[in-house]
Amino acid sequence: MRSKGDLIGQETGRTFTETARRAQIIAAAIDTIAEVGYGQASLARIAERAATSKGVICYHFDGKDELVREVVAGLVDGGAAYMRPRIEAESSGAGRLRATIESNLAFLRENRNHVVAAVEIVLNARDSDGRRHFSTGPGDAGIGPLAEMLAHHQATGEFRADFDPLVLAMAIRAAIDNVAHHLVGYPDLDVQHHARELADLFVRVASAADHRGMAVDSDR
Amino acid sequence: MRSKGDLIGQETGRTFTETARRAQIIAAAIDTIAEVGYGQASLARIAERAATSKGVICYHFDGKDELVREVVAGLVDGGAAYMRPRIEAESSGAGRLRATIESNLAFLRENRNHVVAAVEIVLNARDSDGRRHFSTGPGDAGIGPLAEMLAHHQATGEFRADFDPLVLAMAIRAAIDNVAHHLVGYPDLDVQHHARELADLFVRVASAADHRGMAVDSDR
Amino acid sequence: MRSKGDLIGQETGRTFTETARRAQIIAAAIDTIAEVGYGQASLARIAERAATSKGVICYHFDGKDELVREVVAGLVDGGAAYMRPRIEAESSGAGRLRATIESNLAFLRENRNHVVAAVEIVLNARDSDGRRHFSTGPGDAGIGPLAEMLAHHQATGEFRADFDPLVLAMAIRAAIDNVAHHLVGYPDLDVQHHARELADLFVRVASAADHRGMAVDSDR
Amino acid sequence: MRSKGDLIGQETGRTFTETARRAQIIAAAIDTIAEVGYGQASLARIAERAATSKGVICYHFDGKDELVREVVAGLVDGGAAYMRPRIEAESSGAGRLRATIESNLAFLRENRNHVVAAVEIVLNARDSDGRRHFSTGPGDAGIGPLAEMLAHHQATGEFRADFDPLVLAMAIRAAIDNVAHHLVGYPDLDVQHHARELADLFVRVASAADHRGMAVDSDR
DNA sequence: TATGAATGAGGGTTCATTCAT
DNA sequence: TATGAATGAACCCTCATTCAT
Repeated sequence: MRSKGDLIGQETGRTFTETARRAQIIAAAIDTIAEVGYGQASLARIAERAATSKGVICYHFDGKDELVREVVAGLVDGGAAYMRPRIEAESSGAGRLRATIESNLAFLRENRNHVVAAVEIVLNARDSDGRRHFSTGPGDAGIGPLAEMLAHHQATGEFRADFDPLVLAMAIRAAIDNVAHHLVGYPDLDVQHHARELADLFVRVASAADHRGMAVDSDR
Repeated sequence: MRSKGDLIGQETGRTFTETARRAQIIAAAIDTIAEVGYGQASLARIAERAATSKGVICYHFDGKDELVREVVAGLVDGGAAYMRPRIEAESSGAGRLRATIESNLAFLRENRNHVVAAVEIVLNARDSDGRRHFSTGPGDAGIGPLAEMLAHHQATGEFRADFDPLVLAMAIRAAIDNVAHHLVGYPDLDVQHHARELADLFVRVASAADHRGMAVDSDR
Repeated sequence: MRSKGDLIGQETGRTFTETARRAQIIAAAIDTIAEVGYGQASLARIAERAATSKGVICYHFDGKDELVREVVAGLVDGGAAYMRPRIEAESSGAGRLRATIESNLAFLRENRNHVVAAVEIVLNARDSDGRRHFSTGPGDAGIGPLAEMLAHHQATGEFRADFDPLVLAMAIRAAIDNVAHHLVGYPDLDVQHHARELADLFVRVASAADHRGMAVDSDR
Repeated sequence: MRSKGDLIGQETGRTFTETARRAQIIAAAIDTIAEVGYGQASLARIAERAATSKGVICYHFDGKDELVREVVAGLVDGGAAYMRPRIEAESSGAGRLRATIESNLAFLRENRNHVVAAVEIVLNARDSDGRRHFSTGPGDAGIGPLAEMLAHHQATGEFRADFDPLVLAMAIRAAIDNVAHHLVGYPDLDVQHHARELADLFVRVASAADHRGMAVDSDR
């Protein structure tokens, strides 16, 4: 049961069966958390959906915490793999910002439950003393690099200099996660529409250029 | 802080002692939830902080659900009372939007734990089937009126016509709640700074007028 | 609060108001127990129906046990007062037996909830160690005198000599109480019909006389 | 002793260990209920007698209700298996009625606590609204078939035509259950004596034949 | 006297985890 | 290795009763 820091594709020493079992349990956890929320997603409920028992989960995962970490790690990895090339394909600040928002929400559209579950976990998971398992601070993967990117294009002059890149990054992150959050109660929410609207909004607000409406409309 | 939609000053049939006790317990609940999160805020923990027992809480509140509803209702009432006059004092769209964001965050600064607790509750409270107790949909008090206000000033021409007011309203709401959320792990976060930055951002992004930077800067 | 052994009409030292309050609470207890059963009839539920609080009940009744004893005592007194003259008006064994059964069930018909509640209590009330509060043994008011009456008319020769009067008395008692018991789930049950049928059955089975059908039919 | 109407010998998917544990817990429940009554038979008390914990009981039985249902179901199954051949061995109405009563009480003698517990449960178990879990109506297994049998032999002319078979069936059922009920406070009660007496009484009361004393006496 | 407030034990149930096999 | 069994603490809530006023 050596699971710490394992990455996909790395040598893990796991048998094929074990890998499959873990994947199946993770999938059950994702669906359960997405459906009933983190607080109600007990091992029993997850096990039921995975058609196993709690014992099996604890055998494969050394506790609920590790299972939950795997869900988040899997999402972070998958999300990064999906988004990074789309973002790096752009060179302008506007392009990168738009790509960040739109690829993030496109990923959400294609991995709805996984993203919803991860958001649930990150917002709620705490130890018995109430300390958060996942801090979502300025150094977070979803905020830090984004803030740096904004600051970089402030320096190049493409973005306005009069906003705090950290504040904007946090607002963008919050707006994106918020879409995932609403998806639970409103499954018919048009993610693509939100993606375009949010990209328009945040690109416009960051850009220094006048004639802002034009630039935005031109590349659609 | 009354349980059935009573308005302040109305006859509630409650004793002075009971009112005091309820307030004390609610305060303990707020602090507990703000500190350890909704999931870890058991009646026992709340009772401990209130220096009583679970029995007393259940005597005054007929269940955890009512206590939690009171926390949220108290915040909604208090928040509305704080924000409404500040918003209504403005007539322009920009003024109203700025007042909305800034008064909301000013209220947060002055009622940190209460707001944090309410956000925790609204995001997490669910019944045993996983259904949310508090839906945060388009009709929500925090989103619906804001979206209507945005749409109104789109109609007057003060705000751009090319954004979806609902999407923007949700983004604003998310950005505000997100500040409360971050406050837990980062108590030194400068709420006032975020307030001004967010107000600038969202006013600018909504406004139709050119020379936007000027307008924004001028009223600071 | 001197309530031990008080009998109706005796000097109790109670004010008029107190007597009225007790009666009101007893009535609430009767209806509650008859409706939801002894086990679910908590002081809170009884207080709710009586439009008071638990404290009031405990003030007037020195505990749940006394309240429950009063319910039973009231029924025993009332039942005896109702039945005794009707039984004593008869001189034959058949007449007395028939009067016992029919007046008992007539009383039930007129005091449905009270009888049902008393039966619930007698069958279920126990202290915390599981010992019954009301034993329904051979010396019980409902069995002992009846068995003696049966034995008496066995001695006179009116009743057959070959049955155990205690066994028959218990069977009669059980059949009567059983009607009260069924009344809960089947409120439309025809008590009068059961009364006549049971009287016929038990008079016939006890009587020594041949031509039994005739005797039974003739006095209806 | 299976939970979902399984028949003996069917595949239940239960382990040997689980079956044994369930049986042990059921036995403890039976003894506890028989001793202290349904109302006082908490899971803690049952667990104590079974030398386990409440957790174990809830692990095996998914709630107190299922445990209690199993106790009743086990008794119904066992009682039917015991009584049916004894009843069906008889062809006359008198024989069948006598066999019903005597085998029922013989079964009681041999399964005292189980029967007492089941009677306790059926009379008392209710949900939180006060509705009985086990209705003891005309369609009940203990009343319906018996009433039909009585009616059948009324039609053949062996039994008198002038009694209501449902009333008599209910009286018989009540008399039998009553013996179980008395057994609690009076453990030395002679069940066999009651069995013979009750059989005599009810056979005699139902039979059309004259010379009734003779017939009854002759087969003892 | 009369009652709202408090008590604290105990109710049934769920939980994440560990253990024996 | 893989799993059913067990654990015991914690969950929210209800209870009959007592107390201070």
